[in-house]
Amino acid sequence: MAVTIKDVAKAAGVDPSTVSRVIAGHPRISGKTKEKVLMVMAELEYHPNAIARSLANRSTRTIGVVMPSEMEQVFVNPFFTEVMRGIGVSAFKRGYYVLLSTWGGGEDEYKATQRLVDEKRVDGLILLTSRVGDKTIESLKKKRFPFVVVGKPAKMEDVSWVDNDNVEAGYAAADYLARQGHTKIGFIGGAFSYVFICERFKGYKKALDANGLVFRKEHLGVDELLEDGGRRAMEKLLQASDRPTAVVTADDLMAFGAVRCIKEAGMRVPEDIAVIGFNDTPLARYMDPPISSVEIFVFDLGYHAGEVLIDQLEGSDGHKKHIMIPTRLVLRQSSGITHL
Amino acid sequence: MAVTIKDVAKAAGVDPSTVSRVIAGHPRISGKTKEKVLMVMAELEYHPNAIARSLANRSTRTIGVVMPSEMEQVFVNPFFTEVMRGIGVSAFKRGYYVLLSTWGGGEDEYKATQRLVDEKRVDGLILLTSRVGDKTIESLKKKRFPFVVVGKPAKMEDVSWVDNDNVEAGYAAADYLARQGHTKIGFIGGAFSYVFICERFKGYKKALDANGLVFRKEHLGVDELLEDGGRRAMEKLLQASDRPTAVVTADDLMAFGAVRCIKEAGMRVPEDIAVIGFNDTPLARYMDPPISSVEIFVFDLGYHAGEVLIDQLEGSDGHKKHIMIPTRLVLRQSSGITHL
DNA sequence: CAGATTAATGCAATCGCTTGCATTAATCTC
DNA sequence: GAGATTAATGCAAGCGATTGCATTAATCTG
Repeated sequence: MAVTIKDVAKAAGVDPSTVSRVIAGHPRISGKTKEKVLMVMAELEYHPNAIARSLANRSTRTIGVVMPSEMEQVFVNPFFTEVMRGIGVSAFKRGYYVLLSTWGGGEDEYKATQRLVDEKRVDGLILLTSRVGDKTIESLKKKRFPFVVVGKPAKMEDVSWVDNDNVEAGYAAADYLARQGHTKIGFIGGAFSYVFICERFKGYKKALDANGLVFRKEHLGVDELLEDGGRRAMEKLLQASDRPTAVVTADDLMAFGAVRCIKEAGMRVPEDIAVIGFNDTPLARYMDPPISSVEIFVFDLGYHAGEVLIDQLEGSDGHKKHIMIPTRLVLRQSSGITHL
Repeated sequence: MAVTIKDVAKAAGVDPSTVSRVIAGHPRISGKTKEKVLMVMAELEYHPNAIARSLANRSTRTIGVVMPSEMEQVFVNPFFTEVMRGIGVSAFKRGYYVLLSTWGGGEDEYKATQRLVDEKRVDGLILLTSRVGDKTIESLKKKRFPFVVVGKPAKMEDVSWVDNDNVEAGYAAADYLARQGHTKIGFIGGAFSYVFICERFKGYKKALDANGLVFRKEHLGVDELLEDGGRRAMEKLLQASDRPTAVVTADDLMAFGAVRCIKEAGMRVPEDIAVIGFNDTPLARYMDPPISSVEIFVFDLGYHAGEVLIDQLEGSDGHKKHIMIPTRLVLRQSSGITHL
């Protein structure tokens, strides 16, 4: 049996409560006993039992993350690792742990989350996969359970979230193309039920405005957020009466598809049509031509989500925080000649 | 305050212990009370407090995974996500959770692991980053704490592990090249302190033997497990008196570097030198030419690690299990024409 | 120096659940 | 139908910490 607080107390000739106070750094403890207790603790290699502490404290110092058991394509590989790493680092810095729960089989994400909350396994949650009209969010709000959403949810006002500055990013991409002289710039994206798609599109449109260009419906392609979707969407744009000379695609995979489509149509990237993707997937730099892309800082997304949540857990201030992580346009050949 | 077992007991007119037994599915409970208690539980939306249970049970139903805060390159992105997903799914299936702990700052992996164990936060551990002469493993063994290693550790007999069949994989790659008619096959890999490098090399050598070829030291290149390392190693091989016409590289990144080097030297892949990589990185298919690679099933690695650990936690049988996950050679252009 | 503060520690209840043992009620057995 | 089994439940003591309150010892104060 492992050594408990009682063993330490006995060995040090004090009461367990005294040991507990020493651990907690309680002020009213004499230097002498404190030293003695610390000695004994070290000697016996005592480590407080986290479970017992949690029970007494009503706090687990653990934050929960729910991960889908089947990875959808949207929830792409490197993304997950990097957010987790970000969350992990911020949690570690503040002395927290991360509990990962999976769902699948008969259980959905909502239930998996509830379980974590109802069983009191975690002090707070970070949500990675929020969608429009998410009932998980509604339920957590009702229970007044602390949580932070990565990726701005649809109803956002009274919820803490951390997100990329997607509007700004969409703006930057389209604006760059406009400044290169393009006047017909298309946009290719996934379903507008994804908040990030809406926002990237919004930024794109804003950039058109700012550059005195008009948005044309035939220059908008919506399809699956995959390579094939990008190809199909591009096919559609090519059939436009006045086809664009540049496109912003809301995802790198779609950009790859678009490039393939353009090449198959006998045209060249960027000479005939310039392309800018999104997320700066590792693949982007290796494509032919290398794809320009908006880099998003996924690690920071996770890191700040952790920070915000823990602040919320520890601080008293109840109002919700919103954090925007800036993005960075990485220029490669697909968007045309760059002149540094 | 949340509803506790006492509330349920009171509402159902029984003792808390009875409620507890109902939950545990204890046999000696009359059908009537059982039903009654279950009703009340549902009505009050009672969920047993996991922490309190853990304390009473001495079991957290949680398995720990320690993740480095700075990703080294070896510990590549998609790998992590996939193992975690595998671990998550097996844990979920058996009603377990996964606790993720990070280290960094002043703390090393060893300490982070100890903390998890000493504080009794987890019932068992899965180790992802074992190295030769790992003191974490030694310590866990001494404490008789249940754990499973992903990737065969150096001292392997009395430890449970799950690993790719790296010998077989190295064999398959080299054997394929030999059967294509190559007689001078090189090997490029990272430091031999990585067990998986040793094994892939061992398999490679076995294949040479089996095909009546001799291994030549100048055909072995050891360097950093990165693209640059691959390039440098390849440069060295090109200077060999009798340079190879094919190489097996123990990692895709190195393969990329090798290909680049070959092209820069004015030769073609696979016509002048055929290349096979390892891990089937998503990038591999997009390279020019697309790289043949040995696919490893990372999800399964994680999944089986979880299974083995949980078996160990629940079963009585104390002996260690070893599981080999088969690999698959994915042929693309870099290894020469394939004739299906 | 007696009474009042204050500092340092111990006592015991509590967190929510589990479980061995005791108790009572129900069912056998001859 | 009385004593022996057995089934169903309650009692109370943990699990390993924390913490409000009580207590004792030490230090002030005038």
